Amino acid sequence: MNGKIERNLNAKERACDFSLRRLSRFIEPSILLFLSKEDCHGYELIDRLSFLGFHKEDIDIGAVYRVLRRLEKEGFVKSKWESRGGRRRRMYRITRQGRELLSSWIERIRERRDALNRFIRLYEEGL
Amino acid sequence: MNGKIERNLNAKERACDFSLRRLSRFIEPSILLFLSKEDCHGYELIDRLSFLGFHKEDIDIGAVYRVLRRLEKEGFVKSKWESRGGRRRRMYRITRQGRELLSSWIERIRERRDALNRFIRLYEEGL
DNA sequence: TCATTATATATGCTTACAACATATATGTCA
DNA sequence: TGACATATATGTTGTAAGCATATATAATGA
Repeated sequence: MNGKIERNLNAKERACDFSLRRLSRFIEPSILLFLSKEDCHGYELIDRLSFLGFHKEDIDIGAVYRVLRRLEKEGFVKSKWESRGGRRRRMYRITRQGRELLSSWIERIRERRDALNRFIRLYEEGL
Repeated sequence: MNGKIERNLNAKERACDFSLRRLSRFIEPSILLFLSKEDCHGYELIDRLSFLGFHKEDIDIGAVYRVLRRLEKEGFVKSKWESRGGRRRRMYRITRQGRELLSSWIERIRERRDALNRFIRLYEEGL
């Protein structure tokens, strides 16, 4: 209809192409992981990313919010506005599909970790 | 002078931004790793990528050659044409700077592997 | 001998998105 | 009252991922 090609995919199709695509996508599984433990708002998530070795100065704050909006559009999380002492913030909750997406991320992440270990081993062999 | 901004960086500046950039960059360290073991030409490298868990069908052949050309332009590898039974191929050799680049890649890859392990552990805690 | 496949090295094109900057609004504290 | 922290976004732009295509020779084999 309009020039833009429709690119929304469901969780299974989209999965989590860790293998050959950009790693900034890592904030996506991170967000899903934290949300799988408890509801959170964006700013809090940014803080928690440091648990995974991200340095706060390095985090693209904007990207976190953008990923959150996208995940919501795709149905992997949902949000509602909350007022806490006059300050409004958007609380996110993971959906069932979100948990499924997380679990396929985990598979990929294990594969990836194994690949990195192979890489390191191969390197050390040569020393 | 011309509109294009000069963006060539040396090994240290550029390092290997595994942390927040695209993973397709993984073919770069892979190439460096293989070349650190022995001289190789592009087509052979493509074969060897499968040792690291890449499926041959998934590899963007063109990307491999492009990375090789870029690495040479940046001084991390050098090449010369070789004729083997009439067939010409470009043999690549890693440079000292290339080995340095590889070793900083290794650092990043270890960090990354550790981050993935933390991620997996965090996930498993919640089960 | 002609077609096909494997070897071998590239370049062209399009579009998504990483990286960066900027906008906005309120609460807190000195 | 000015700065800083909290909180959530959007705008912009260059780059490169992902795909297709080009090219040339050697080997295979029907």
